[in-house]
Amino acid sequence: MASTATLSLINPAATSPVAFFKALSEPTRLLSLLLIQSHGELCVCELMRALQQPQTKVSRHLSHLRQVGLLCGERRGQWVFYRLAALPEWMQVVLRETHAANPTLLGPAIGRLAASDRPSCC
Amino acid sequence: MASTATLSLINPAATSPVAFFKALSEPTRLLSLLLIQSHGELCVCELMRALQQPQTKVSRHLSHLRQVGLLCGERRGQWVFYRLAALPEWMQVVLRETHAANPTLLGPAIGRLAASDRPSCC
DNA sequence: TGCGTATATGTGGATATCCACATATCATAG
DNA sequence: CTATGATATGTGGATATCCACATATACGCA
Repeated sequence: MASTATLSLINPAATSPVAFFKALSEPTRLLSLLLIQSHGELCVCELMRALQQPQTKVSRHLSHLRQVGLLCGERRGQWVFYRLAALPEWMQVVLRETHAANPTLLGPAIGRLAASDRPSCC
Repeated sequence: MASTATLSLINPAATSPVAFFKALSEPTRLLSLLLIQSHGELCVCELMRALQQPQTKVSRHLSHLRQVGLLCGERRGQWVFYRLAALPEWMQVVLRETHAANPTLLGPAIGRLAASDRPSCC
């Protein structure tokens, strides 16, 4: 217990700007990142519902984001929860600005997240 | 004269966040944008020298950036000068943050720009 | 009109990306 | 141990991206 220590706090994403932007250049990935940033933590099934995308698609894009160092996932029982890795300030700024300036981008997804029956799942 | 009026001041880039990030996800395009942002205006041959990339490559990527609404080019005599289009604030913030947080990205290119014999060309 | 420089575009091929479908892994309940 | 739900991964094919090479266009000048 108390071992929920997250590695990754050291050595923030060594991701290059180009790789970072490439990660943001696909709708499922961008929306996943923004949703996770604004909710702190989300599991795959929540993202599936929020984005209305098939499981393999969501999972694969999350894998990609983890490999690039933007997300880290933690298995908790049956579920895997994803949250932002320790990103350099400027990357966080980019995500926040994108979110703030494009409310309609996330609107529907956030609505579906809120509307989802939490107790029924994760 | 005094007709240098730039269209594009109205209706800032209708570019979606995803398209914007896709534009930034390629080295030549990202560096071109950042260089142009920090220099106000650059012609193709200056970018070629700064980035040390072949003409057709630079030109094609600039075309792409213009079609996506991020750049506008103005022919002036023999040369075509590119500058940033009227971008929404958040896009400008993204570019500035990227530049500020990644000095080594642009360093060499800026050096080559400064070192280039201006009078000999554009 | 003809030349040289600057820039743009057509094209084919190599490679990367994305998706859907099938299947594997992992955890938990019975 | 078996079944079920959650998540991950293998795979082939459709499509997109990027490049190099050749070629076209535009401009200025003799």
